[in-house]
Amino acid sequence: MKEELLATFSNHFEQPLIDEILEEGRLMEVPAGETIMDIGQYIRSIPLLLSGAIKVLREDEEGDELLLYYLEQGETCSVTMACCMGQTKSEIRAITETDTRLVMVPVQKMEEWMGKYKGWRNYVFESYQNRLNELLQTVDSIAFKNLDQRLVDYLKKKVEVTNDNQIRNTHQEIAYDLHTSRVVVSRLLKKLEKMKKLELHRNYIQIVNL
Amino acid sequence: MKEELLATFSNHFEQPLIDEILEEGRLMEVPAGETIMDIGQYIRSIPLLLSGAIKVLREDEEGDELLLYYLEQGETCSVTMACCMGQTKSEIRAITETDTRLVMVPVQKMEEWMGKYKGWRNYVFESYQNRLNELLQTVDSIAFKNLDQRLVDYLKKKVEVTNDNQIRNTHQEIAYDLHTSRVVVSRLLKKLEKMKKLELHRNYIQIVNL
DNA sequence: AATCCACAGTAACAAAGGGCACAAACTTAG
DNA sequence: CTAAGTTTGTGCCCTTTGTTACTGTGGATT
Repeated sequence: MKEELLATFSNHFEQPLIDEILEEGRLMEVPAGETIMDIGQYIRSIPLLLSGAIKVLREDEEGDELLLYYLEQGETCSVTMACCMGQTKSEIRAITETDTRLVMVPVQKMEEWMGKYKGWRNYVFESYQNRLNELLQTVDSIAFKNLDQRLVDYLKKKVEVTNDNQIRNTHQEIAYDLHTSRVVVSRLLKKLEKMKKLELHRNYIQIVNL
Repeated sequence: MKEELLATFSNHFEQPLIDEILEEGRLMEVPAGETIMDIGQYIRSIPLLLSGAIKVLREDEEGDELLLYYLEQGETCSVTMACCMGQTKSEIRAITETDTRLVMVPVQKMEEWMGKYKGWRNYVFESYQNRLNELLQTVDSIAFKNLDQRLVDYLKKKVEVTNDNQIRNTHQEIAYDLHTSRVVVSRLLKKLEKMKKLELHRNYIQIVNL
């Protein structure tokens, strides 16, 4: 864990801070597909990602979902932080996209470090900025783009995050992430296949050239 | 200006910080409808709102707009802050919705105060949180709601922000904010009028009971 | 082999929203 | 007053997306 922490965060964090994280943080290994945070939960610690990827999504009253963005190595979830600081319930759900290693830091420590370590403070602010920008991208995407383009973007991002040219999801799962219906996804995927951008198989999609 | 500052921010800021703001900040009075920040600009100072309201919007490559949220008394623009800190160009446009009084604080001071004043740090932090939450609302709105509902929400918010039951905008202007077309707005407004929720007049809309 | 089931393909239809065209009402400049 | 411009109302049609229903297929189970 120490080497991983250093490799991932040593450009951000000063040595004493790394030591404290080692002491106070709890290492977790989570397999793909687990919900590590859910809407309505109170949050007592925040995650620092060592490896893997986490998808963050939003849900409305009717249970409709929408993928907001992915968290990757070295990142943390600012929306969660915001909940911690504000003592409010989580506004989002977080699900591991791949097998993931992360360090959970208790929220009290996190606040303490804000005053104590410049590196931490900068990291936290940078995270907020990254999240704000990702959210702006998400808004752009749903406001300005049509489903065709959103689907292509989604597939591209998925390939990047999982580091795998085969997307091992059903059309239904993709539909949930994009907040649309299975039929529509099937239709658009078929169109992309006809354009030779991908090949459809049972339970996975072979990306050729998006 | 001093009284206004105290009235608006004294619950957040310690006295020495208020003094510094008075010394370093530049008071601005901006009439309604002015663009005080635009996409692609570099930003050297950030605004603290004393009174009035500012609308923050996003634009895509084709020039299509979308209202993100309003800033009101006591608030500041975190997206702008993020740009300052990251030394990047502004991602958004900000237009005064009403006549507005604000204090512009140079970005260097802002960074200095981050280490120096706990109150400032908390304020900045809180602002990020508020903006994140507003953006989540915006995402919800465009992802999960249909135009009818979005229009109603828009009108309600407008009444709240301008503190005026008459909305003095053309249908075209509303269409820009909601990223739709004038014809569609006219149609939906007519529907709301038939439901006795408002009265349509030339150049303004009388809100009755949304 | 027979059955079941999850997944995907597809047609047909419905609904929401956008675009165009034109008319009517009102405002402003000359 | 007249002409020109702005704002709004409305009919018609199109595209995109969503919905329903049915089919086929391959894999798993027994």
